[in-house]
Amino acid sequence: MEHAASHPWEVSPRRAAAIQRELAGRVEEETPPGFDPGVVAGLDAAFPKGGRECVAAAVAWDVRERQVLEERVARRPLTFPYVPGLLSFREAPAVLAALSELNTPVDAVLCDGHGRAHPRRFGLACHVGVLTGLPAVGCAKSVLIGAHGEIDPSRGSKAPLEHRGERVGTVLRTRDGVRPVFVSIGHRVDLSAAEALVMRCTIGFRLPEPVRRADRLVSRARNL
DNA sequence: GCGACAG
DNA sequence: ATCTTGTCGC
Repeated sequence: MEHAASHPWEVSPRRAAAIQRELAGRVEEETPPGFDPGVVAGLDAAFPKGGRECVAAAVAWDVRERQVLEERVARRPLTFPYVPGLLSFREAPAVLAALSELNTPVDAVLCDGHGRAHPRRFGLACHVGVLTGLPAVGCAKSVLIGAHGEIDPSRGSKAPLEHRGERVGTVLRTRDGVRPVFVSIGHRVDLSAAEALVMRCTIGFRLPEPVRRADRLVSRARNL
């Protein structure tokens, strides 16, 4: 086994950015041969008032049967402030804990946030992917960096998300007439596979079901 | 210097 | 993300 990626979480914003630049080189943008995820873990986090902890949820979703297989919630103390571009240092500890508590083997993870569509090309989805070694996809609800053209109002319409001359993701309409989501590579998937996974997991709402379920679960757990 | 800024 | 009531639209 190679050097397992591991690093401290209680660091300065400056150090955190340095860690991201180092780990960005470990992101793999190739899809494994025969990649066809049957079980996807949706991940999300929330913050109980008081600002002392982060609550995260991991929901194992059966893509073909369209049903929840398992749900887990984990809590971790907040040790990092919210700084655009450094979101993973705030949420990843709890998110990784919830994910590790799933007994159901997952083929990929779907994160509520960006992957490569990040200033240092290492958003939350990349961080979770590199540290777990699992294929990971970023699905954010708004832009962090980059620009894009307009897209048709029908489900499936899409446009490239570009930043500094690079293709960093795809703006994807998951529902007719509803604001699009921003998909990007997290780890071990190419952009096409990332887009396909988001579409396959999106049923009747804007967000892919695994993430939507994790969102709902974590919101409920937040007030307890 | 000004504006933007995942969750 | 979180704080919050009613309200416009399908």
